[in-house]
Amino acid sequence: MTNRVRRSMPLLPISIVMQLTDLTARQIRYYEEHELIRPARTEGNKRMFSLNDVDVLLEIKEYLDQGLNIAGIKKIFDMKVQPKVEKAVPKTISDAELRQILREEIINSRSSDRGYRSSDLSRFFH
DNA sequence: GTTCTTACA
DNA sequence: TGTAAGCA
Repeated sequence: MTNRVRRSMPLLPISIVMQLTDLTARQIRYYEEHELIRPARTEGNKRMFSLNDVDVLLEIKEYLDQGLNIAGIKKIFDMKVQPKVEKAVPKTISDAELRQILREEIINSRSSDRGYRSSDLSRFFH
């Protein structure tokens, strides 16, 4: 089983997620309404959250602390799904430049999994 | 007892 | 965002 699958498995009830994130049930449901998370449902219509959902909620909380609103957070999340591709690569690049580009790609792919340094994009959406 | 939806402040 | 009502 891949780690991606593990992180996507709906295992946690809302009560546990509340403790893990310090968010209220009201907030967690609100963010779901705005499609920031997509928790699964049990047969009884109970929400079941994955570790991925928890990570997203923790990130949302960080942006909230920085004064971002839902609209701003949505924009940031959308940008992560569809990263900007305007940086044209020169026909010839040095080894140093190549390493720099690859390093950035690694960092980007990391942050779209989880764990962020949320001090970069947030300042554009205050 | 816990969670869900809806609605109001 | 908090809270309350009425269900499941």
